[in-house]
Amino acid sequence: MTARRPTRQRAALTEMLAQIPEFVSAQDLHTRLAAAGSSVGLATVYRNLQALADDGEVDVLRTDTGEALYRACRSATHHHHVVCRVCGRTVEVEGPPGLNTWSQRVSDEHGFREVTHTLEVFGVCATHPVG
Amino acid sequence: MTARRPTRQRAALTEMLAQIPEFVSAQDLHTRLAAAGSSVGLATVYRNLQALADDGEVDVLRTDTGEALYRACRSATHHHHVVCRVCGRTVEVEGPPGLNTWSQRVSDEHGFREVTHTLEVFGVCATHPVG
DNA sequence: TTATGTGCAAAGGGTTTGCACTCCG
DNA sequence: CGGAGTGCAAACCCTTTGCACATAA
Repeated sequence: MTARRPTRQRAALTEMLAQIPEFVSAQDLHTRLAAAGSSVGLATVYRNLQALADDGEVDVLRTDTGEALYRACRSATHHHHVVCRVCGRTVEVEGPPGLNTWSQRVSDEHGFREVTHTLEVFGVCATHPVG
Repeated sequence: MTARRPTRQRAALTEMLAQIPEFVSAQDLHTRLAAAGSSVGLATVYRNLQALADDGEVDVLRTDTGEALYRACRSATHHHHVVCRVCGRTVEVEGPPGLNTWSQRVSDEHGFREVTHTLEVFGVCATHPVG
């Protein structure tokens, strides 16, 4: 475990992150910080987000375009998300019953160990008009 | 549905793809094609892979670094993967029962439409010694 | 002929890195 | 003071796009 040193930037970043309910991109976070008057270099945002992710203090999510989204962890328990692909609004949901059992079983069947899984749902939320 | 026209490049690409058991990146595919003497422009590789993905003829997968990996579909039905995080070896598996129903339900409950989902399992396959 | 496909090179977007500077300890 | 942290800009990487040329129908 690396000893992190407290800085204004890190504080601003984690504070901001704590106030944002949805997943946001690094760029987005950078913009919000600037708007809030506590400007932080973009590189620093990336570096800190990465550090926080390494320490398990933020959730990381990849959109289907490969962009990374971050959010301060809400619940400690394992959960999944329904993500709006237009605005990024995210709802936390429980996985389908038997998901863990299933992933364990299919892994066992093929000799895989140290198993994890990712399950995300993408859609368009109600605030957007039907195209 | 767009009518695709048969070309040497497309043929070379799908043929190559059919011979590769694992997921490969577009760049990798481009290199292999060149090595095999049937060079295809990188942009063309990307365009064709995208077209094939749209038509559901190849599986697309995002690594945790955001890179897209492609592989010729083995089975026509919707399926998921168990991916070795050491060597990339992949096994195709059926999703847990009720997955579609579940994703539809949780999306409906929160007003999301045009729903898709991603579910991948990551582990370490049997060919690697226990760490 | 003509719309679709291709190649090249340039542009794009997200992310990382080199380097000098700052600031905590 | 010494080293972790920061800012800036350039570099990177994967991917997309503009445009002129080639090609299947």
